[in-house]
Amino acid sequence: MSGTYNFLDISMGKLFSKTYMALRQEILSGNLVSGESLVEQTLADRFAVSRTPIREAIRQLQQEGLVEADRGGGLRVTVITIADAIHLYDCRLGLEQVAAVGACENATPTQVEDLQDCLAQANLSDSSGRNQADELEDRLHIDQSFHRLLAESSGNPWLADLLEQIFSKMALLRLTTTYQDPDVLEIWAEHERIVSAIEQRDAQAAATAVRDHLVASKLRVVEALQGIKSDVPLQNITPR
Amino acid sequence: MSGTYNFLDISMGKLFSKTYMALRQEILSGNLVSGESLVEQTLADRFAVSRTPIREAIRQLQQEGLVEADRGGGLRVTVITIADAIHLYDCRLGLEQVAAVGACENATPTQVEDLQDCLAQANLSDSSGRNQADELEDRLHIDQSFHRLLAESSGNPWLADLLEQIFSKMALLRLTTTYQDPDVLEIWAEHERIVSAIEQRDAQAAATAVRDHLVASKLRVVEALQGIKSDVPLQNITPR
DNA sequence: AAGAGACAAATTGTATACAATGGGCATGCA
DNA sequence: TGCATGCCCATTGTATACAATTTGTCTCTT
Repeated sequence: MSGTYNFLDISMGKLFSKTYMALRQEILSGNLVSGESLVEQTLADRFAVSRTPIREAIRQLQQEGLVEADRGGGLRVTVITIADAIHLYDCRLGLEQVAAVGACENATPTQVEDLQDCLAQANLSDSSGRNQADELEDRLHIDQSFHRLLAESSGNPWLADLLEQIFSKMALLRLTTTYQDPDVLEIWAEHERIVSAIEQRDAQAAATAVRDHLVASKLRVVEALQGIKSDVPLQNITPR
Repeated sequence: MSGTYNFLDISMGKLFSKTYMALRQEILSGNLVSGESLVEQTLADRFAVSRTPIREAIRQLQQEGLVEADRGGGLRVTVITIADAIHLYDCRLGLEQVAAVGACENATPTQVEDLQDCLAQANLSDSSGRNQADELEDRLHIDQSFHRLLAESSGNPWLADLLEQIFSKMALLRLTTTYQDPDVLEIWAEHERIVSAIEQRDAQAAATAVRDHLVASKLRVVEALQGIKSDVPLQNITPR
């Protein structure tokens, strides 16, 4: 580096922070495949920084669960299994019900609007007849936004934080499998039920709606995954 | 360091890992007070290592939530407020119900025994008429063990991980406040209800028992805290 | 006396050099 | 030929030097 700045150096943040975000993006976008081993010097060369910020970024990602220790001291992109998917859904089940209850109590009008916008966007993305892969990508993104908004609406920052950790791992899962998301219409209907309950500030209904949604969602995903192959680590299914 | 090993250097782990544990212990034991600012070089001197492992340990603790950014790039031991305590209890409420249900399905006989041992230990520590502060310390420890065991019994590693994060922050809260834990007998009765439900593999009852316990527990803590002072960051209450 | 500006000290961020560890490969022996 | 052993290289862990940033204070000006 020595004085001359990286061409990507737009924001004035610290290098390790930008490296962290860049690395995270590479993992979550699939550029770094699940199971791929991470070598500090290689990454340092790629991002044109020294190993120091790389190390800090990797440690962060490790604690976040996107990077895990390989046997032998090495590190690799986390590999998510079907069992993990089930476990993560169970965690979501617990936390998002709390989020829904919290949202009924604490969601601001703006946040309720944002949730409604999410629903509208979902309906919109349906009609636009583009590339099917793009559409899928869009839907996944909207779904994530919805659940993120729900978490934030609870007004409980720790809750949002914990859910964020779960979401990022679930995003990894989607990358390694690219299973079809069946019954998209059902998903939206379920989302609408949730928003509706929050609008009416009916905590009981909201919690139930979230529970139903996630139970159904978990079932759909597990079925889709077992349709691929059952009881086997996912990295063995789609190596690339 | 230069060859001469630290007196505490029993395990052969990496320095940053030991530094992490040592630092964590210092925070959780109250040696490093909540709100205290952390200076890398100072800590490096204290542990007789360079800044490098200190930095990694601190980052780990930061992500864990025991250390937070001060305004101005500095770092300090996290300050927990009453609002945080409530939020953390809500998170526990969601997660531990899931844990209870999971425990009913997956707890091994050994784990059930361990839970029962916890109850027994609790009754035991009551009769031993030692220093009151020591007794309190013991009870807190047993309580933590109980909930940790419950989390592990679920067989869901992510769940246990998320709960562990919450527990460490709650431990911080206890340090800064040292509120009385009222109605200890009630707590044990509630714990017994939980274990009993798990023994009988009654998921519904277990979830309810956990919910009741945590709702009551939250109420007790909040009342105890508001008895001290309400709606004010806790560091302003008991500076030391 | 109050405020702005600049200098100094403290602290964090980054790079790099060096040490230690572990795994793979080649070689030698049975 | 198969296995064991030892060396070498790849990689991570630690220390330290240096750069950048921030904070606090001192002074100078109005």
